[in-house]
This record gives sequence, C-alpha cells and structure tokens, in this order.
Amino acid sequence: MGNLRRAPTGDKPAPKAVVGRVSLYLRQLETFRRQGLATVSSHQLGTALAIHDAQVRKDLAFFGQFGHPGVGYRIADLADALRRILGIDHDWPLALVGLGNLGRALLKYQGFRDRGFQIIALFDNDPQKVGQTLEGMTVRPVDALADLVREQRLNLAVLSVPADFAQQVADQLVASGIVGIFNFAPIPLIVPNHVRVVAVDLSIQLEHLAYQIQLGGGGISCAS
Amino acid sequence: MGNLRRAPTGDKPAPKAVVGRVSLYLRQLETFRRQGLATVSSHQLGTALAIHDAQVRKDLAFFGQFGHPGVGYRIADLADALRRILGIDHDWPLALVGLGNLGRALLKYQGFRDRGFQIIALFDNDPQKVGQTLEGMTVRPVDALADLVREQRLNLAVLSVPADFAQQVADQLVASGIVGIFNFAPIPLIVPNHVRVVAVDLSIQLEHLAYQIQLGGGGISCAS
DNA sequence: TAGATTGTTAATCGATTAACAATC
DNA sequence: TAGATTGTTAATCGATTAACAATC
Repeated sequence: MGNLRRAPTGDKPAPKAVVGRVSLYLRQLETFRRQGLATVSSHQLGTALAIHDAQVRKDLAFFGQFGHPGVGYRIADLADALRRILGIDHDWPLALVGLGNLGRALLKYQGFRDRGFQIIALFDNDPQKVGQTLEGMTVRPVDALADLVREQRLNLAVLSVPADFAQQVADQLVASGIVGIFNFAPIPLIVPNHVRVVAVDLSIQLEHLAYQIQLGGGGISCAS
Repeated sequence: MGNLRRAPTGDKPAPKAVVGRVSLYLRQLETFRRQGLATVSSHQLGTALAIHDAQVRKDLAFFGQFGHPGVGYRIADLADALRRILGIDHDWPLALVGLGNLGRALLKYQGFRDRGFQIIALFDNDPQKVGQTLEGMTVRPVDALADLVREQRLNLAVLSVPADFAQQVADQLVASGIVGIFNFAPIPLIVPNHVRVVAVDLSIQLEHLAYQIQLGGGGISCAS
C-alpha cells in the first residue's frame, strides 16, 4: 500500500481522456474554492461534473496520492498540484498563425488569457495582412517566427489558416522550432514525432450534432 | 452472412467515436473524388487518415453494406450514403446566440457554411447588442427565438455567451424548442433528455497541449 | 469508537485489431 | 482462375465501474 511512488509531475503520458477530465476537475475545484469550501470528496467532485466517483479517484491516483481517507481532498492543495501536473502553474505564450476571421476571433477571445495562455505575436503569409496592426501587435510573415522562438521561450502556436495551406504552414512552424500546434484547419497534420498536435474540428463536431438530431428523439444526452 | 439488415438510416445511436470517423471518411472521399478516383478500398481510405483498415470496414458496416468484395467502395455512392446517414444531405439552419468576440467570429467563419450549416438569425440578451446589424442580420433578444423555431424548421443553436450566463440562456433555448446546442461556454450544460449538446472547450484542449509539451520530449503524436 | 472516504485490485464493459470465409 | 477485398466473428486491448481493506 503506502509506498509513495511517483513524483508530482508524472512519469508516463496519461491517457488523453484522463487529462481532459483533470482539466475539468481543476475548474470545478476553483469554483468550489470561490464558494468557500476547503475540502471535497471524490463523490462531490464527480457529482458536479457527472463523473463517477471511482473514476475521479482513479484519475487523480494516476498522478499521485492527494486524498485523505475519511476526509477527502483539500481543495487548495489539489488545485495547486493539478496546475503543476497540467503545466499551467505558469503562463504560456502563444504565436497566432493565420489572421482570417477565425484567427482574428481567437485573438480577441478572452478564454485563453483567462487560463494563462497569451497570444504574444501574430503571423500570416498573406502579404495583404503582413504589416497590419491588431490588438497592438504587428502581423509578420511566418518566416519571422524562428527568431521569436529562439528569443522568447515560445513553444506553442495556434494554427488558423485555410485547409489548403495548413500542412505547408505547419511545416514552417516545425522548422521554426514550435513543438505544439493547436490546429483549427480541418485536415490531419503530418508532423515529426517530437511535435504535438491538438486538433479542433468545428465542422465535424457540428456534423455530430446534426447526426444526433436527425436520428430523432430518444437516447442519452452527451454534454461533454 | 448476406442478410441485408438495417435501413440506410441507422437504427441505434452509433458510438460517438464512430460518427466522428464517418465525418472524416466523408471528407476524404470528397477529396478522392476531386482527384478523379471512382473506388477506394478500406485500406486506402484508412491510410489517408491514419486509421486501421479493419476499423474503417467495421465503422461503415455499422450503418449497412456499402462495399463490394474484391473491388472496394464506390466513392460517389458511399459519399451519398454517408451524407444521408450524418443527416447532411440537406442544409441546416443555425441560430447564433451570443455575439461577443467568439460569436462574431463564428458568424464570419466560412467552415460552417462550407459543410451546409448556415447561420440565419442572431440573438443576444445584452441590450447594447440588440438591434445591431451584422452580416445583414439584426440581433434580437433571445426571447424572440421561439417564434423563429416555430416558423422556420430551426433545430440547432450555437451558444457563445459567457460562462456565467450559459446555463440560463441554454434554458431559454430549450424553452424555445431548440433541440441541439453547440456549446462554446466552458461549463457542462444541464438540459432535458431530448436535447443534444456538443461542447467545444477550447481552453481544455489547449491545456491538453500544454500538458503534453511540458511532459517533455518522447511519446506518440496525436493529430486527431 | 463509528462513519466517511481514500487508493487499489478485481470485474465489467466497450472499442480496436486480427483473422478469415465469402465474394467479386 | 488467381488476386483483391469485403463483412463479420474472435481475440486483444484499454477504459470504466464495483468492491473493499486501509486509514483518518
């Protein structure tokens, strides 16, 4: 039993699903804390998110021992630990690449900043866009990204260029030293092994919604 | 073997993962068709999307028999069938609710229209926003939605209001007769059983990317 | 102490992959 | 016919849920 394995920052890549839920736990913990609570049980935390209590305990146990039998989890401590695990105990600078409609929206979107992600530079290969100033930043050609990666500790790029250019621009990002791409283009990017891609495909998700509606009535609601 | 079960439009709710892949298959089929191909094998289709051929066949078999042993799948026929299955053999009108930065971006986003989803009306509860004209449409209070649902055959709403208002506005949508909500607010919505929600949580996905990077080097790339 | 709640092992469930007879 | 490829059944793998001894 109590062999205290595993450092705060985990050893093995946690399953995708686990990491997603950990982000949810963290948010819920922050909410509970704002409400003045000091501890929660796996049951309380799970109930708030429609997740089974055993699942909550198992997910957390993946990263270490945070709970106190008979008591639950101390909210402040657990939230700190989860922030460290997720790597968001500090801010992350972002490069935004592609300033079409979606890109300009993401630029103004408050949700990223709220969670510690800050867009610090803008890039576009369209000569019409280069030189424009948006939110106090000047749009530069994607060529200029490599310098910035070197100077600042910049790892992540948001990619919101049209599908036809996405692979080619992704190649430029990788060549510049970017190791994480948040991809909004509706194509699967091919990247080297050391580069991580998380893809958001809005159309596919909307199609999923259409499928469920068109299927007609019944079934179980899927809110996550 | 050849007992031809199951009508084109499936009986049971296909697993979420299956539906997502079917959307990908459809896109890839459209690409192949543009390239002038007439048939594909499950192997070819899978390779293009980094999906195993057995998986492709199993996913498709879920909805019926579309293939021809020794030949493969006829692209045009399969694409038509998949469009019918997904319910996108016709356009879907959308109501856009919440016209902050993200909402205004989604309004201009071409990706939805390209896949047959068209925003036909705008709503916001903020008196400052009501009455504004955007892309030729006038912003109305959410109250006014019910009329529209009744007049047009409108089922789906895109919800891009701040987290604090999301549940309350979702309740309004449901009361208006909306049965599908594409939720951008970072909270889990509580809705009646007959209402479907698909949630896009950009911050959580960005946190997942940060986690992977911060974890350091190795591992397997995750492009979908 | 009695009641609550953890971390973990075992049981269940579902999804992916392998294998192959049937078919063109 | 021989080669290719399907649909489907069986085998594997992973993720979720149940159960419970250990602990406060």
